[in-house]
Amino acid sequence: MAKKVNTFREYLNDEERVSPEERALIEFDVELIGKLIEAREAKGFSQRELAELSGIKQPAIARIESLKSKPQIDTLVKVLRPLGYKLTITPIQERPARSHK
Amino acid sequence: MAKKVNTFREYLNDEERVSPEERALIEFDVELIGKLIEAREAKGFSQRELAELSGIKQPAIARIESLKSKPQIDTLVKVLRPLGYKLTITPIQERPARSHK
DNA sequence: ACAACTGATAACAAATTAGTTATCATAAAC
DNA sequence: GTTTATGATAACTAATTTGTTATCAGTTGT
Repeated sequence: MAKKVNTFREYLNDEERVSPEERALIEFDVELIGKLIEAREAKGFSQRELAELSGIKQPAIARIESLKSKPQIDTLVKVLRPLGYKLTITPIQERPARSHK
Repeated sequence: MAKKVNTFREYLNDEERVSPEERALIEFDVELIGKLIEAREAKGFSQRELAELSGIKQPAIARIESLKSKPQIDTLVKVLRPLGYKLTITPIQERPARSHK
């Protein structure tokens, strides 16, 4: 019988449901899109206002923010621009090996 | 009669052909994808090798590197991972007002 | 109660991307 | 010269995203 999961986090950490590679991608998405949402709210923009400013329609923004679509980079760039942000390629910082006591 | 252009740069700076917004997007693409290409070559990977490592097919990588497609973010992330890079949202730094002498 | 605004979503068409397979011209290695 | 490897590309299918329009339930303010 399948394990019962109650939270998204539990679901994400269930290896039988989500492979490690998949989880890494999902976690990355959550972090990246989370930043987008925070930036929009920090500016006090509604999705409709951001749609006006970016040229990307409100339903598309809603789909992106709810992780229902994986946007194309130029779409993401257009949405980020009125928020004062851009996309950058940066090195993957190694997770510092936790020193055990 | 249409101006003759000889270089990509001339084309890009011709306001009658490329609007400022469009130019900004293109310049961004060139910079971003340029970094991807540099990273791949720095690792000494061929497109075929990177395809193996990333799970993205070689023709797709070629289309991305030649700016013939605007990849989806998860595609770009998958390609960047074996190169040791990731996508990040960063603030747009203001172009420092050039002090005139 | 009502109006106004919010994010989410349905439904469909149009556009775009990636997968797939094969091939090409070029350059390098032998 | 003949392999061998390279990036680019053609042609087609399948999958996905976005545009478009309309609407929904929930919240906030009056």
